[in-house]
Amino acid sequence: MGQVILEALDRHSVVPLYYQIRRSLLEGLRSGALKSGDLVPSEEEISSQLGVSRMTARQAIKSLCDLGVAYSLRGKGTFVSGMKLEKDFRQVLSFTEEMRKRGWRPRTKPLAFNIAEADNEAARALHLARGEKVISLRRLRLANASPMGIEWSRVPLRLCPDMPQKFDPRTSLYRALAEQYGIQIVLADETVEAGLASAAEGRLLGVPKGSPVFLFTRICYLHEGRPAEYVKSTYRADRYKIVNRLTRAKGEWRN
Amino acid sequence: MGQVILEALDRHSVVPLYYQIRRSLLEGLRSGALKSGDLVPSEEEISSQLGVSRMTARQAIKSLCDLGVAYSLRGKGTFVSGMKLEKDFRQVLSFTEEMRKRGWRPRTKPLAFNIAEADNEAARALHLARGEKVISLRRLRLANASPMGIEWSRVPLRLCPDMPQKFDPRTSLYRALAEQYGIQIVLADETVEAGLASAAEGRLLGVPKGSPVFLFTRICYLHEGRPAEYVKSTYRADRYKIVNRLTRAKGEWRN
DNA sequence: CTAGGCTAGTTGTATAGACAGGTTTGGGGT
DNA sequence: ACCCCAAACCTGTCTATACAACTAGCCTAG
Repeated sequence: MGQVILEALDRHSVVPLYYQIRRSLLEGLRSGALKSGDLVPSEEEISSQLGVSRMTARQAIKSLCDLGVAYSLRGKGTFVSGMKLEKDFRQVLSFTEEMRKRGWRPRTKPLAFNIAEADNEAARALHLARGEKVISLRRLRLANASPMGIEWSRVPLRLCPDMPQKFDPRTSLYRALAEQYGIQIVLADETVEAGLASAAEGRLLGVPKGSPVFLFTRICYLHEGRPAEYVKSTYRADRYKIVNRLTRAKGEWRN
Repeated sequence: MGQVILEALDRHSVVPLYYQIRRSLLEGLRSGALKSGDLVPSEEEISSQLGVSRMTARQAIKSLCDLGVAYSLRGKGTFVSGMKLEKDFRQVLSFTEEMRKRGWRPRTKPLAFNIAEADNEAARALHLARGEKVISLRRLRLANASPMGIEWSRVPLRLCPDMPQKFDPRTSLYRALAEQYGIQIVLADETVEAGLASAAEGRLLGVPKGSPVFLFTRICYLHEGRPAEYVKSTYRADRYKIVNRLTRAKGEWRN
Protein backbone atom coordinates (compact mmCIF):
# COMPACT_ATOMS: atom_id res chain seq x y z
CA MET A 1 0.00 0.00 0.00
CA GLY A 2 1.10 3.51 -0.68
CA GLN A 3 3.84 2.78 -3.17
CA VAL A 4 2.50 5.83 -4.96
CA ILE A 5 5.09 7.74 -3.03
CA LEU A 6 8.17 6.47 -4.82
CA GLU A 7 8.84 8.10 -8.15
CA ALA A 8 10.81 6.25 -10.80
CA LEU A 9 14.53 6.83 -10.74
CA ASP A 10 16.61 8.42 -13.46
CA ARG A 11 19.67 6.21 -13.59
CA HIS A 12 21.50 8.52 -15.97
CA SER A 13 21.06 11.66 -13.92
CA VAL A 14 24.02 13.17 -12.16
CA VAL A 15 21.82 13.31 -9.06
CA PRO A 16 22.70 10.35 -6.80
CA LEU A 17 20.07 7.65 -6.50
CA TYR A 18 19.78 7.99 -2.73
CA TYR A 19 19.14 11.68 -3.22
CA GLN A 20 16.39 11.04 -5.75
CA ILE A 21 14.74 8.65 -3.29
CA ARG A 22 15.09 11.21 -0.53
CA ARG A 23 13.36 13.76 -2.75
CA SER A 24 10.51 11.34 -3.45
CA LEU A 25 9.96 10.79 0.25
CA LEU A 26 10.17 14.47 1.11
CA GLU A 27 7.69 15.18 -1.66
CA GLY A 28 5.41 12.57 -0.10
CA LEU A 29 5.69 14.47 3.16
CA ARG A 30 5.01 17.79 1.54
CA SER A 31 1.98 16.55 -0.37
CA GLY A 32 0.49 14.90 2.70
CA ALA A 33 0.76 11.34 1.35
CA LEU A 34 2.98 10.69 4.33
CA LYS A 35 1.51 12.02 7.54
CA SER A 36 2.85 12.34 11.03
CA GLY A 37 3.20 8.92 12.61
CA ASP A 38 2.99 7.06 9.30
CA LEU A 39 5.33 4.23 8.49
CA VAL A 40 7.91 5.20 5.88
CA PRO A 41 8.44 2.48 3.25
CA SER A 42 10.91 0.00 4.67
CA GLU A 43 14.41 -0.39 3.31
CA GLU A 44 13.49 -3.70 1.68
CA GLU A 45 10.35 -2.17 0.15
CA ILE A 46 12.24 0.73 -1.42
CA SER A 47 15.03 -1.53 -2.48
CA SER A 48 12.77 -4.00 -4.32
CA GLN A 49 10.38 -1.44 -5.78
CA LEU A 50 13.06 0.79 -7.22
CA GLY A 51 15.63 -1.87 -7.95
CA VAL A 52 18.36 -0.37 -5.79
CA SER A 53 20.40 -2.10 -3.14
CA ARG A 54 19.25 -2.03 0.43
CA MET A 55 22.19 0.13 1.48
CA THR A 56 21.17 2.79 -0.99
CA ALA A 57 17.60 2.81 0.30
CA ARG A 58 19.03 2.92 3.78
CA GLN A 59 21.14 5.95 2.94
CA ALA A 60 18.04 7.80 1.76
CA ILE A 61 16.15 6.98 4.95
CA LYS A 62 19.12 7.88 7.10
CA SER A 63 19.24 11.33 5.52
CA LEU A 64 15.60 11.87 6.46
CA CYS A 65 16.40 10.98 10.05
CA ASP A 66 19.34 13.38 10.00
CA LEU A 67 16.95 16.06 8.82
CA GLY A 68 14.72 15.30 11.77
CA VAL A 69 11.60 14.50 9.77
CA ALA A 70 11.70 10.78 10.60
CA TYR A 71 13.00 8.38 13.21
CA SER A 72 13.84 4.69 13.06
CA LEU A 73 13.04 2.01 15.60
CA ARG A 74 14.84 -1.28 15.36
CA GLY A 75 12.44 -4.11 14.65
CA LYS A 76 9.52 -1.80 13.98
CA GLY A 77 10.31 0.48 11.09
CA THR A 78 10.85 4.13 10.28
CA PHE A 79 8.14 6.61 11.16
CA VAL A 80 7.33 10.12 10.12
CA SER A 81 8.16 12.51 12.91
CA GLY A 82 5.52 14.91 14.11
CA MET A 83 7.71 17.95 13.70
CA LYS A 84 7.36 19.71 10.42
CA LEU A 85 10.43 21.19 8.81
CA GLU A 86 8.71 24.17 7.25
CA LYS A 87 10.89 26.61 9.04
CA ASP A 88 14.58 26.10 8.53
CA PHE A 89 15.99 26.10 11.96
CA ARG A 90 19.60 26.68 12.72
CA GLN A 91 20.43 28.32 9.45
CA VAL A 92 22.77 31.15 8.86
CA LEU A 93 20.72 33.38 6.63
CA SER A 94 21.48 36.79 5.29
CA PHE A 95 18.94 39.44 6.13
CA THR A 96 17.79 39.40 2.52
CA GLU A 97 17.25 35.65 2.51
CA GLU A 98 15.49 35.70 5.83
CA MET A 99 13.03 38.43 4.92
CA ARG A 100 12.20 36.90 1.56
CA LYS A 101 11.53 33.62 3.32
CA ARG A 102 8.98 35.36 5.50
CA GLY A 103 7.43 36.97 2.48
CA TRP A 104 8.61 40.49 3.26
CA ARG A 105 10.32 42.93 0.96
CA PRO A 106 13.84 43.59 2.23
CA ARG A 107 15.67 46.85 1.70
CA THR A 108 19.03 48.07 2.94
CA LYS A 109 20.22 51.57 3.63
CA PRO A 110 23.99 51.89 4.04
CA LEU A 111 25.00 54.08 6.97
CA ALA A 112 28.80 53.76 6.75
CA PHE A 113 31.26 51.78 4.67
CA ASN A 114 34.97 52.15 5.24
CA ILE A 115 38.28 50.56 6.17
CA ALA A 116 39.37 50.79 9.78
CA GLU A 117 41.65 49.18 12.31
CA ALA A 118 39.96 46.37 14.20
CA ASP A 119 39.01 47.30 17.73
CA ASN A 120 39.85 44.89 20.54
CA GLU A 121 36.51 43.16 20.41
CA ALA A 122 36.57 42.53 16.67
CA ALA A 123 40.25 41.58 16.66
CA ARG A 124 39.67 38.93 19.29
CA ALA A 125 36.64 37.52 17.52
CA LEU A 126 38.32 37.45 14.11
CA HIS A 127 41.73 36.28 15.36
CA LEU A 128 43.43 39.36 13.97
CA ALA A 129 46.75 40.84 14.95
CA ARG A 130 46.73 44.18 16.73
CA GLY A 131 45.93 46.97 14.35
CA GLU A 132 45.05 44.75 11.43
CA LYS A 133 42.55 46.34 9.04
CA VAL A 134 38.93 45.36 8.61
CA ILE A 135 36.19 46.42 6.26
CA SER A 136 33.52 48.03 8.38
CA LEU A 137 29.96 48.21 7.15
CA ARG A 138 27.02 49.72 9.00
CA ARG A 139 23.61 49.24 7.49
CA LEU A 140 20.00 49.93 8.36
CA ARG A 141 17.77 47.00 7.47
CA LEU A 142 14.17 47.54 6.45
CA ALA A 143 11.30 45.19 5.73
CA ASN A 144 8.35 46.47 3.73
CA ALA A 145 9.90 49.93 4.02
CA SER A 146 9.88 50.08 7.81
CA PRO A 147 13.04 49.72 9.90
CA MET A 148 13.86 46.35 11.46
CA GLY A 149 17.39 46.64 12.73
CA ILE A 150 20.89 48.05 12.53
CA GLU A 151 23.77 45.80 11.50
CA TRP A 152 27.46 46.42 11.91
CA SER A 153 29.62 43.93 10.00
CA ARG A 154 33.36 43.68 10.02
CA VAL A 155 35.31 41.49 7.61
CA PRO A 156 39.10 41.06 7.63
CA LEU A 157 40.49 43.17 4.78
CA ARG A 158 42.97 40.39 4.03
CA LEU A 159 40.11 38.15 2.84
CA CYS A 160 38.96 40.54 0.13
CA PRO A 161 41.47 43.37 -0.44
CA ASP A 162 39.64 45.02 -3.33
CA MET A 163 36.17 44.88 -1.85
CA PRO A 164 36.10 48.56 -0.83
CA GLN A 165 36.29 49.48 -4.52
CA LYS A 166 34.04 46.80 -5.92
CA PHE A 167 31.27 46.20 -3.42
CA ASP A 168 27.98 48.03 -3.53
CA PRO A 169 26.87 48.31 0.11
CA ARG A 170 23.22 48.21 -0.87
CA THR A 171 23.57 44.61 -2.09
CA SER A 172 24.05 41.31 -0.27
CA LEU A 173 27.36 41.03 1.54
CA TYR A 174 27.12 37.26 1.70
CA ARG A 175 26.54 36.99 -2.01
CA ALA A 176 29.48 39.24 -2.77
CA LEU A 177 31.74 37.25 -0.45
CA ALA A 178 30.64 34.02 -2.06
CA GLU A 179 30.64 35.04 -5.71
CA GLN A 180 33.55 37.46 -5.85
CA TYR A 181 35.91 35.84 -3.38
CA GLY A 182 34.79 32.24 -3.03
CA ILE A 183 34.22 32.83 0.67
CA GLN A 184 31.60 30.37 1.86
CA ILE A 185 30.27 30.87 5.34
CA VAL A 186 29.15 27.55 6.73
CA LEU A 187 28.76 28.17 10.45
CA ALA A 188 28.19 30.92 12.93
CA ASP A 189 28.19 31.33 16.67
CA GLU A 190 25.72 33.86 17.93
CA THR A 191 24.89 35.30 21.30
CA VAL A 192 21.62 37.11 21.87
CA GLU A 193 20.93 39.66 24.56
CA ALA A 194 17.88 41.76 25.20
CA GLY A 195 18.18 45.44 25.94
CA LEU A 196 16.66 48.86 25.53
CA ALA A 197 17.06 51.11 22.51
CA SER A 198 19.27 54.13 23.00
CA ALA A 199 18.06 57.51 21.76
CA ALA A 200 20.20 57.25 18.62
CA GLU A 201 19.09 53.70 17.90
CA GLY A 202 15.50 54.67 18.49
CA ARG A 203 15.77 57.47 15.96
CA LEU A 204 17.12 55.12 13.29
CA LEU A 205 14.64 52.38 14.09
CA GLY A 206 11.64 54.62 14.46
CA VAL A 207 10.79 53.60 18.03
CA PRO A 208 10.88 55.51 21.32
CA LYS A 209 14.02 55.44 23.38
CA GLY A 210 13.82 52.55 25.87
CA SER A 211 11.92 50.22 23.56
CA PRO A 212 12.91 46.55 23.84
CA VAL A 213 15.51 45.39 21.32
CA PHE A 214 17.52 42.29 20.57
CA LEU A 215 21.30 42.59 20.57
CA PHE A 216 22.96 40.00 18.37
CA THR A 217 26.66 39.29 18.31
CA ARG A 218 27.62 36.86 15.61
CA ILE A 219 30.89 35.37 14.46
CA CYS A 220 30.76 33.65 11.08
CA TYR A 221 33.22 30.91 10.18
CA LEU A 222 34.48 29.24 7.03
CA HIS A 223 34.51 25.49 6.91
CA GLU A 224 38.01 25.14 8.30
CA GLY A 225 37.01 27.19 11.29
CA ARG A 226 38.62 30.44 10.21
CA PRO A 227 36.50 33.43 11.28
CA ALA A 228 35.35 35.59 8.39
CA GLU A 229 32.86 38.08 9.77
CA TYR A 230 31.98 39.75 13.05
CA VAL A 231 28.52 41.26 13.25
CA LYS A 232 26.82 43.24 15.97
CA SER A 233 23.15 43.99 15.38
CA THR A 234 20.33 45.76 17.13
CA TYR A 235 16.87 44.60 16.12
CA ARG A 236 13.43 45.84 17.08
CA ALA A 237 11.87 43.28 19.40
CA ASP A 238 8.35 44.30 18.50
CA ARG A 239 8.84 43.21 14.91
CA TYR A 240 11.32 40.41 15.23
CA LYS A 241 11.31 37.12 17.04
CA ILE A 242 13.73 34.22 17.20
CA VAL A 243 12.77 30.66 16.43
CA ASN A 244 14.94 27.83 17.68
CA ARG A 245 14.87 24.10 17.51
CA LEU A 246 16.58 22.37 20.39
CA THR A 247 17.53 18.74 20.67
CA ARG A 248 18.29 16.69 23.71
CA ALA A 249 21.52 14.71 23.81
CA LYS A 250 20.96 10.99 23.74
CA GLY A 251 22.84 8.90 26.24
CA GLU A 252 25.60 7.30 24.21
CA TRP A 253 24.22 5.17 21.40
CA ARG A 254 21.07 3.60 22.71
CA ASN A 255 18.25 3.35 20.21
CA MET B 1 52.43 8.86 10.74
CA GLY B 2 50.23 9.30 13.72
CA GLN B 3 48.65 5.87 13.73
CA VAL B 4 49.01 6.13 17.50
CA ILE B 5 45.48 7.43 17.41
CA LEU B 6 43.72 4.23 16.56
CA GLU B 7 43.25 1.87 19.47
CA ALA B 8 42.88 -1.83 18.84
CA LEU B 9 39.33 -3.06 18.42
CA ASP B 10 37.49 -5.48 20.63
CA ARG B 11 35.70 -7.71 18.17
CA HIS B 12 33.70 -9.48 20.86
CA SER B 13 32.35 -6.35 22.44
CA VAL B 14 28.71 -5.46 22.07
CA VAL B 15 29.87 -1.97 21.12
CA PRO B 16 29.75 -1.67 17.32
CA LEU B 17 33.11 -1.46 15.56
CA TYR B 18 32.35 1.89 13.96
CA TYR B 19 31.55 3.24 17.38
CA GLN B 20 34.83 1.99 18.83
CA ILE B 21 36.68 3.72 15.98
CA ARG B 22 34.70 6.88 16.58
CA ARG B 23 35.70 6.79 20.22
CA SER B 24 39.37 6.39 19.27
CA LEU B 25 39.20 9.42 17.02
CA LEU B 26 37.31 11.53 19.54
CA GLU B 27 39.87 10.55 22.16
CA GLY B 28 42.59 11.72 19.76
CA LEU B 29 40.79 15.03 19.52
CA ARG B 30 40.42 15.35 23.25
CA SER B 31 44.04 14.52 23.97
CA GLY B 32 45.32 16.95 21.37
CA ALA B 33 46.84 14.29 19.10
CA LEU B 34 44.45 15.57 16.46
CA LYS B 35 44.45 19.33 16.23
CA SER B 36 42.31 21.79 14.34
CA GLY B 37 43.03 21.55 10.62
CA ASP B 38 44.74 18.17 10.89
CA LEU B 39 44.02 15.39 8.47
CA VAL B 40 41.97 12.61 10.01
CA PRO B 41 43.21 9.12 9.03
CA SER B 42 41.72 8.29 5.66
CA GLU B 43 39.09 5.61 5.23
CA GLU B 44 41.63 3.32 3.57
CA GLU B 45 44.13 3.93 6.37
CA ILE B 46 41.67 3.06 9.11
CA SER B 47 40.39 0.13 7.14
CA SER B 48 43.81 -1.47 6.62
CA GLN B 49 45.20 -0.66 10.06
CA LEU B 50 42.27 -2.03 12.00
CA GLY B 51 41.25 -4.73 9.57
CA VAL B 52 37.73 -3.45 9.03
CA SER B 53 36.02 -2.81 5.74
CA ARG B 54 36.18 0.64 4.24
CA MET B 55 32.46 1.16 4.75
CA THR B 56 32.83 0.64 8.47
CA ALA B 57 35.68 3.14 8.66
CA ARG B 58 33.55 5.47 6.59
CA GLN B 59 30.66 5.16 9.01
CA ALA B 60 32.93 6.19 11.89
CA ILE B 61 34.18 9.24 10.00
CA LYS B 62 30.69 10.17 8.90
CA SER B 63 29.57 10.22 12.50
CA LEU B 64 32.33 12.69 13.34
CA CYS B 65 31.15 14.94 10.54
CA ASP B 66 27.59 14.69 11.83
CA LEU B 67 28.88 15.78 15.22
CA GLY B 68 30.47 18.79 13.58
CA VAL B 69 34.02 18.08 14.72
CA ALA B 70 35.27 17.22 11.21
CA TYR B 71 34.46 17.84 7.58
CA SER B 72 35.23 15.85 4.45
CA LEU B 73 36.43 17.16 1.09
CA ARG B 74 36.21 14.88 -1.90
CA GLY B 75 39.61 14.12 -3.28
CA LYS B 76 41.43 15.70 -0.38
CA GLY B 77 40.51 13.97 2.85
CA THR B 78 38.76 14.59 6.14
CA PHE B 79 39.93 17.42 8.35
CA VAL B 80 39.46 18.34 11.94
CA SER B 81 37.10 21.27 12.18
CA GLY B 82 38.27 24.40 13.92
CA MET B 83 35.18 24.68 16.04
CA LYS B 84 35.39 22.94 19.34
CA LEU B 85 32.37 21.11 20.57
CA GLU B 86 32.94 21.84 24.23
CA LYS B 87 29.86 23.89 24.53
CA ASP B 88 26.71 21.98 23.78
CA PHE B 89 24.76 24.29 21.62
CA ARG B 90 21.07 24.11 21.20
CA GLN B 91 20.41 21.49 23.76
CA VAL B 92 17.19 21.08 25.58
CA LEU B 93 18.39 21.50 29.12
CA SER B 94 16.46 21.81 32.29
CA PHE B 95 17.11 24.94 34.28
CA THR B 96 19.00 22.86 36.81
CA GLU B 97 21.25 21.29 34.18
CA GLU B 98 21.89 24.61 32.52
CA MET B 99 22.87 26.46 35.67
CA ARG B 100 25.13 23.68 36.89
CA LYS B 101 26.83 23.73 33.49
CA ARG B 102 27.60 27.39 33.99
CA GLY B 103 28.85 26.70 37.47
CA TRP B 104 25.99 28.39 39.27
CA ARG B 105 23.93 27.07 42.14
CA PRO B 106 20.35 26.60 40.98
CA ARG B 107 17.36 26.91 43.28
CA THR B 108 13.66 26.74 42.59
CA LYS B 109 10.77 28.35 44.43
CA PRO B 110 7.36 26.97 43.50
CA LEU B 111 4.73 29.66 42.99
CA ALA B 112 1.76 27.50 42.00
CA PHE B 113 1.13 23.84 41.32
CA ASN B 114 -2.30 22.64 40.33
CA ILE B 115 -4.55 20.95 37.80
CA ALA B 116 -6.44 23.16 35.39
CA GLU B 117 -8.20 23.11 32.08
CA ALA B 118 -5.88 23.97 29.21
CA ASP B 119 -6.38 27.46 27.86
CA ASN B 120 -6.60 27.94 24.11
CA GLU B 121 -2.92 28.64 23.71
CA ALA B 122 -1.76 25.57 25.64
CA ALA B 123 -4.40 23.34 24.07
CA ARG B 124 -3.26 24.26 20.58
CA ALA B 125 0.41 23.76 21.39
CA LEU B 126 -0.16 20.42 23.13
CA HIS B 127 -2.77 19.12 20.67
CA LEU B 128 -5.37 18.76 23.40
CA ALA B 129 -9.09 18.59 23.07
CA ARG B 130 -11.11 21.54 24.38
CA GLY B 131 -11.24 21.49 28.14
CA GLU B 132 -8.70 18.71 28.60
CA LYS B 133 -6.79 18.94 31.86
CA VAL B 134 -3.16 19.90 32.29
CA ILE B 135 -0.79 20.03 35.20
CA SER B 136 0.16 23.65 35.65
CA LEU B 137 3.36 24.56 37.41
CA ARG B 138 4.66 28.07 38.02
CA ARG B 139 8.15 28.39 39.45
CA LEU B 140 10.60 31.12 40.24
CA ARG B 141 14.12 30.16 39.20
CA LEU B 142 17.13 31.41 41.08
CA ALA B 143 20.86 31.16 40.51
CA ASN B 144 23.20 31.76 43.42
CA ALA B 145 20.17 32.87 45.40
CA SER B 146 19.17 35.71 43.10
CA PRO B 147 16.18 35.54 40.76
CA MET B 148 16.74 34.63 37.09
CA GLY B 149 13.31 33.99 35.66
CA ILE B 150 9.75 32.83 36.00
CA GLU B 151 8.68 29.59 34.33
CA TRP B 152 5.18 28.40 33.66
CA SER B 153 5.03 24.75 32.54
CA ARG B 154 2.00 22.84 31.47
CA VAL B 155 2.00 19.08 30.95
CA PRO B 156 -0.99 17.05 29.72
CA LEU B 157 -2.48 15.30 32.76
CA ARG B 158 -3.06 12.22 30.61
CA LEU B 159 0.72 11.65 30.40
CA CYS B 160 1.20 11.36 34.15
CA PRO B 161 -2.14 11.11 35.98
CA ASP B 162 -0.70 10.67 39.47
CA MET B 163 1.93 13.37 39.24
CA PRO B 164 -0.05 15.90 41.31
CA GLN B 165 0.24 13.57 44.30
CA LYS B 166 3.78 12.37 43.75
CA PHE B 167 5.78 15.24 42.38
CA ASP B 168 7.72 17.64 44.58
CA PRO B 169 7.62 20.96 42.73
CA ARG B 170 10.99 21.98 44.13
CA THR B 171 12.74 19.20 42.18
CA SER B 172 13.49 18.70 38.50
CA LEU B 173 10.39 18.29 36.37
CA TYR B 174 12.37 16.68 33.56
CA ARG B 175 13.90 14.12 35.85
CA ALA B 176 10.52 13.23 37.28
CA LEU B 177 9.02 12.87 33.83
CA ALA B 178 11.90 10.66 32.72
CA GLU B 179 12.29 8.50 35.80
CA GLN B 180 8.70 8.14 36.97
CA TYR B 181 6.87 8.04 33.66
CA GLY B 182 9.47 7.10 31.04
CA ILE B 183 8.78 10.37 29.26
CA GLN B 184 11.88 11.31 27.30
CA ILE B 185 11.93 14.74 25.78
CA VAL B 186 14.14 14.72 22.71
CA LEU B 187 13.26 17.92 20.92
CA ALA B 188 11.81 21.34 21.49
CA ASP B 189 10.71 24.28 19.41
CA GLU B 190 11.27 27.62 21.03
CA THR B 191 10.46 31.17 20.13
CA VAL B 192 12.19 34.03 21.87
CA GLU B 193 10.89 37.56 22.16
CA ALA B 194 12.28 40.51 24.01
CA GLY B 195 10.04 42.67 26.13
CA LEU B 196 9.76 44.77 29.27
CA ALA B 197 9.06 43.45 32.74
CA SER B 198 5.60 44.20 34.13
CA ALA B 199 5.28 45.49 37.67
CA ALA B 200 4.38 42.02 38.99
CA GLU B 201 7.20 40.33 37.11
CA GLY B 202 9.61 42.99 38.29
CA ARG B 203 8.65 42.34 41.90
CA LEU B 204 9.30 38.61 41.56
CA LEU B 205 12.51 39.09 39.62
CA GLY B 206 13.84 41.90 41.74
CA VAL B 207 14.20 44.42 38.93
CA PRO B 208 12.39 47.69 38.19
CA LYS B 209 9.28 47.62 36.07
CA GLY B 210 10.27 48.17 32.42
CA SER B 211 13.57 46.29 32.64
CA PRO B 212 14.46 44.24 29.56
CA VAL B 213 13.44 40.58 29.69
CA PHE B 214 13.43 37.56 27.44
CA LEU B 215 10.11 35.88 26.77
CA PHE B 216 10.51 32.21 25.90
CA THR B 217 7.75 30.03 24.54
CA ARG B 218 8.79 26.43 24.27
CA ILE B 219 7.03 23.28 23.14
CA CYS B 220 8.80 20.06 24.06
CA TYR B 221 8.26 16.89 22.04
CA LEU B 222 8.75 13.16 22.51
CA HIS B 223 10.52 11.26 19.78
CA GLU B 224 7.39 10.45 17.84
CA GLY B 225 6.55 14.11 17.73
CA ARG B 226 3.91 14.07 20.44
CA PRO B 227 4.02 17.32 22.44
CA ALA B 228 4.65 16.80 26.13
CA GLU B 229 5.20 20.20 27.66
CA TYR B 230 4.33 23.82 26.99
CA VAL B 231 6.47 26.37 28.77
CA LYS B 232 6.27 30.14 28.89
CA SER B 233 9.12 31.85 30.68
CA THR B 234 10.21 35.36 31.52
CA TYR B 235 13.94 35.74 32.15
CA ARG B 236 15.99 38.71 33.25
CA ALA B 237 17.98 39.93 30.27
CA ASP B 238 20.67 41.47 32.43
CA ARG B 239 21.65 38.08 33.81
CA TYR B 240 20.82 35.76 30.96
CA LYS B 241 22.02 35.48 27.41
CA ILE B 242 21.37 33.04 24.62
CA VAL B 243 24.10 31.23 22.73
CA ASN B 244 23.36 29.73 19.35
CA ARG B 245 25.26 27.84 16.74
CA LEU B 246 23.95 28.25 13.24
CA THR B 247 24.89 26.33 10.13
CA ARG B 248 24.49 27.34 6.56
CA ALA B 249 22.59 25.06 4.20
CA LYS B 250 24.79 23.75 1.47
CA GLY B 251 23.47 24.37 -2.01
CA GLU B 252 21.85 21.04 -2.72
CA TRP B 253 24.55 18.40 -2.50
CA ARG B 254 27.70 20.10 -3.72
CA ASN B 255 30.84 19.49 -1.73
C1' DC C 1 59.30 27.25 -19.53
C1' DT C 2 54.76 25.80 -19.97
C1' DA C 3 50.63 23.10 -21.00
C1' DG C 4 48.97 18.90 -20.90
C1' DG C 5 48.45 14.37 -19.38
C1' DC C 6 49.33 10.58 -16.19
C1' DT C 7 49.11 8.63 -11.61
C1' DA C 8 48.44 7.89 -6.77
C1' DG C 9 45.50 9.09 -3.09
C1' DT C 10 41.04 10.42 -1.36
C1' DT C 11 35.98 10.69 -0.75
C1' DG C 12 31.22 9.73 -2.99
C1' DT C 13 28.02 6.43 -4.72
C1' DA C 14 26.26 1.87 -5.48
C1' DT C 15 25.85 -3.25 -5.34
C1' DA C 16 25.07 -7.93 -3.15
C1' DG C 17 25.03 -10.55 0.60
C1' DA C 18 25.33 -11.94 5.54
C1' DC C 19 24.15 -12.15 10.33
C1' DA C 20 22.41 -10.00 14.76
C1' DG C 21 18.81 -8.41 17.44
C1' DG C 22 14.44 -6.39 17.93
C1' DT C 23 8.85 -6.51 17.19
C1' DT C 24 4.54 -8.49 15.75
C1' DT C 25 1.54 -12.03 14.53
C1' DG C 26 -0.47 -16.22 14.34
C1' DG C 27 -0.61 -21.15 14.99
C1' DG C 28 -0.13 -25.22 17.78
C1' DG C 29 0.09 -27.54 22.01
C1' DT C 30 -1.31 -27.81 26.65
C1' DA D 1 -8.58 -20.17 27.14
C1' DC D 2 -3.90 -19.50 27.66
C1' DC D 3 0.99 -19.66 26.78
C1' DC D 4 4.92 -20.34 24.06
C1' DC D 5 7.37 -20.63 20.02
C1' DA D 6 8.22 -20.10 15.21
C1' DA D 7 7.92 -17.29 11.19
C1' DA D 8 7.86 -12.96 9.00
C1' DC D 9 9.44 -8.52 8.98
C1' DC D 10 12.21 -4.68 10.35
C1' DT D 11 16.46 -1.99 11.36
C1' DG D 12 21.58 -2.21 12.84
C1' DT D 13 26.08 -3.69 11.73
C1' DC D 14 29.68 -5.49 8.75
C1' DT D 15 32.15 -7.32 4.64
C1' DA D 16 34.02 -7.06 -0.05
C1' DT D 17 34.10 -4.89 -4.26
C1' DA D 18 33.62 -1.63 -8.03
C1' DC D 19 33.58 2.57 -10.37
C1' DA D 20 33.14 7.73 -10.47
C1' DA D 21 34.89 12.23 -9.43
C1' DC D 22 38.11 15.22 -7.58
C1' DT D 23 43.00 16.81 -5.91
C1' DA D 24 47.79 17.26 -6.08
C1' DG D 25 52.08 16.24 -7.70
C1' DC D 26 55.14 14.61 -11.17
C1' DC D 27 56.75 14.15 -15.71
C1' DT D 28 56.87 14.63 -20.46
C1' DA D 29 56.12 16.68 -25.01
C1' DG D 30 56.04 20.83 -27.24
